[in-house]
Amino acid sequence: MVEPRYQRRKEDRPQEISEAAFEVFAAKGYAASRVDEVAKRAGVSKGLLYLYFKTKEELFKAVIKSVVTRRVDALLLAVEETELSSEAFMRGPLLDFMKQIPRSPVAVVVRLLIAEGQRHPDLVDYYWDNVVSKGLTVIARFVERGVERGEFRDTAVRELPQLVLAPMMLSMIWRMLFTKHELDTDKLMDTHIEMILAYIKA
Amino acid sequence: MVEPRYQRRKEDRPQEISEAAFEVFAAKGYAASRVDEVAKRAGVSKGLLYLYFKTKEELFKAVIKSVVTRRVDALLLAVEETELSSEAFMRGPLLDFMKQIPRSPVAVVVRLLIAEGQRHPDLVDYYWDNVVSKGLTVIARFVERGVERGEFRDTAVRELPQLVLAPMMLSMIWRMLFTKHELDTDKLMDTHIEMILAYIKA
DNA sequence: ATACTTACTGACCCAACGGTCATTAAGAGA
DNA sequence: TCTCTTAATGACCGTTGGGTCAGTAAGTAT
Repeated sequence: MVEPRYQRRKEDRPQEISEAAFEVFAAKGYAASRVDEVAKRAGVSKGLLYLYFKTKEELFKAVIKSVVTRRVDALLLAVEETELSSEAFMRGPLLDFMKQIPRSPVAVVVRLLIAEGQRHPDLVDYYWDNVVSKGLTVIARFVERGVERGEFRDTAVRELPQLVLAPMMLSMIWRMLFTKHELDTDKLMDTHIEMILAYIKA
Repeated sequence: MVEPRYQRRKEDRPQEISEAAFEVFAAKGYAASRVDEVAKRAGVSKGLLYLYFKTKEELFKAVIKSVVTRRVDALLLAVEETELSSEAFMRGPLLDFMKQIPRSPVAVVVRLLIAEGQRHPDLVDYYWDNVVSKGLTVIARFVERGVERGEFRDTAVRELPQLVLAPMMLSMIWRMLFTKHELDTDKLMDTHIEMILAYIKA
């Protein structure tokens, strides 16, 4: 009985290669990653990789997009469908969301974008359209609804949803760089939400 | 009269090369920057560059350090020497500082660190020791002083100075990535300081 | 003037890497 | 079982770019 040298698995290859690429890019950044290494980690020859992805750059873009696309719309739905009060929603689902993101692959994507964004403006656009813009809109709409319901005062937070997310960004950066100096990012965000609520509550 | 082909300026070269390198690294990131281009921009041959810097990596480190070292201690002094009330200091010098940083070369350094930090842990350590750690200590001490004077309540902000700086971080990232979608970062920080003060004022 | 030191140049080296393609063999269909 | 399609391989190629070093000439000392 002869072990076959490889199997043909046309369906699974792109996904497998993309996942391997994510790991390598995450560890080394785009420029320092080697296509050979991606192929090796995917258990595939370099030639095959180039059968599914035209260039290294296209592979990079595909990776970013696949990570982003998978996990965006959960929160967006939650806001629209929740029956919680605005305050309870902020303390609950929104806060949880903010705590999760810095630990998720999204953080890696953000790092890659910061590093390579200047050279891949179309990627930044994509990320803007599919993540940032959506997220900000949702938060803005959520705050507006609070105002309409008389739960919140009409403050600058209404037009600056970034205020809500700022400590999430800081936590992401912190975890990327200063792992050895630990920071209680959960408490950071707890306190921040507390502070915002105290500021905007009617 | 013969124009000399070059001048010997042993004293100035390292500085000039380092400045050129900063520009190139800022524009392209470390990996995508070419030593030849740095040399060209510094008006110098590649060989000379290698006379002053052993490797590209050493050049990178020297650049980061020179940018950082130059502009750190101003704020630190200001806190110790100010005669303003804690609230006035936050609304004044501290707020100004936070508004300036995202527009300064420090922002570039942060981007380079985020991009390359994993591969240069000693650089991250250096940045931690000389910038982040100092900055946080100063803010923490400042808040503590406010508490001691009875101007501030004793809140979590005391042990989480990151709370104060979070919107500054977000503004830095924003300016790096989303230049085309403008954000009023000054207003962002104004509002944030407003919010913190409302939260911690006695 | 002359001899000497050394800052500076730029042609060169070679390993590494992105990308190609002739060849192989897995697996489906008849 | 034979044929045919095409997924997959891996040796190979051209270029790029970090790093070197023999040679040159700017400046200095005598």
